[in-house]
Amino acid sequence: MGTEKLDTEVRQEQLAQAALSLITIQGLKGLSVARVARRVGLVPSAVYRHFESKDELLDAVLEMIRERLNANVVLASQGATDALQVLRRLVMAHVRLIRENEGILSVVFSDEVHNGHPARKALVHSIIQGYLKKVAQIVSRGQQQGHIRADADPGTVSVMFLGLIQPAALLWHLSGGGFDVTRHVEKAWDLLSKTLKAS
Amino acid sequence: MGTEKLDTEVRQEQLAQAALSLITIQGLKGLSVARVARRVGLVPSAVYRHFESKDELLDAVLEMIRERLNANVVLASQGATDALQVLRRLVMAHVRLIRENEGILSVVFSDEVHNGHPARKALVHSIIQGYLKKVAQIVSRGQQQGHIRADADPGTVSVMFLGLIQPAALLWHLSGGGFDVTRHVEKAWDLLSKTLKAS
DNA sequence: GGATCATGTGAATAATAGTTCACATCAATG
DNA sequence: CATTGATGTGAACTATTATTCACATGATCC
Repeated sequence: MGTEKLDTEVRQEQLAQAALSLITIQGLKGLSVARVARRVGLVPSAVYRHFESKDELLDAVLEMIRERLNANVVLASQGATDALQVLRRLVMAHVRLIRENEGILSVVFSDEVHNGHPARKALVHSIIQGYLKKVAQIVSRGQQQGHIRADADPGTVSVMFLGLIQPAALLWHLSGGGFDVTRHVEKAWDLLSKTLKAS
Repeated sequence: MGTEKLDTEVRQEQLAQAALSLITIQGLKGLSVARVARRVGLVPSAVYRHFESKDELLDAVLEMIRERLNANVVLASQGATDALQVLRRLVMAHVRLIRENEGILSVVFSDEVHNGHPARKALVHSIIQGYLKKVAQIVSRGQQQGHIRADADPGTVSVMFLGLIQPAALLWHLSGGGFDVTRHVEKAWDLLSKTLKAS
């Protein structure tokens, strides 16, 4: 057939992207090598020219997720003044990211991660840890600036930060889009930031 | 073989319990009819005497989860005085429940729920909605008693309540037990309850 | 104690999916 | 222009698993 031959780096990128899209649409269970292949105009066996196994493909997807999370932190920090403002911007960017890629939650909570190769579990752990660390740093900076109360543990706040979004995303997902994540996160953030504000 | 014959209600209970245990140990992906059967000393085909399908078995597991969540609410409310105290007790009971049954999170976030039969998705939605509603009622009661500030939306607080635990449970899971959920939830609750307390 | 019906068994079935392999093809290299 | 190596193809293989069915068995009711 008239299928173009592309360098393996390009294909890897394509395949990882196609995999994440597929997960977003069909869930991780719907992620099959065959479907991913078809999505980029290839035949199933061709995938194995670019990845050793399906597992390796999934790892590539995880790396994509890490990059997008980190990109959000950079974006939210640009032109930053108040740490609380940065956090607010970040929480909203996070909501957008999750909404546009429901697959992320599917992967993070999946069996493939929690009961698959220990290495993959460790990878996801490091991704989330890395993200939380950056959030905690923002909190620390806010404390040094005097915008955030000093007796709040940055680590605890960073986990609470995730907690603003996670259950809301779950409800949004379960309700088929009926739950208003943005509205919830705004209200929840208002409440939380009241506590965080230095008095 | 010398396998005892038991009434279908007993078997259903046994099988659902065995299924939840299996999910806790191996994840939802590791839940096969064969394994569940072996766990109660039966042969795979025998399961179909008590459940129409694997799907129906999963639904039975979900009902178990609902009952345990509701039991926690009753327990935490017993001998209640301050609503904030009730919520604190409930959050701790919830942590214990999740820690002892990691399978609950596996199921709630699974593809089988999110991309399976719409009816199952609706069931999970109703379970969580029901739980949140009860939490919100506790908050409302606290506002009437004057223990909780009046300008906090009970619905928002109930979702935040879940948010205290969910990401912590995820980290605990990912770290293989290294993350101290109880400690985090205590600190996070302290922070949140400062905001909630009526001034 | 014998009939009966729910419960348990073992074998067979069908579908799905990851993976392998022998072969084809195209682009770059010398 | 011929060679070579990377990329793509199609068919086959294997393993897993939910499900069905004909048959066995044991408890219960008359």
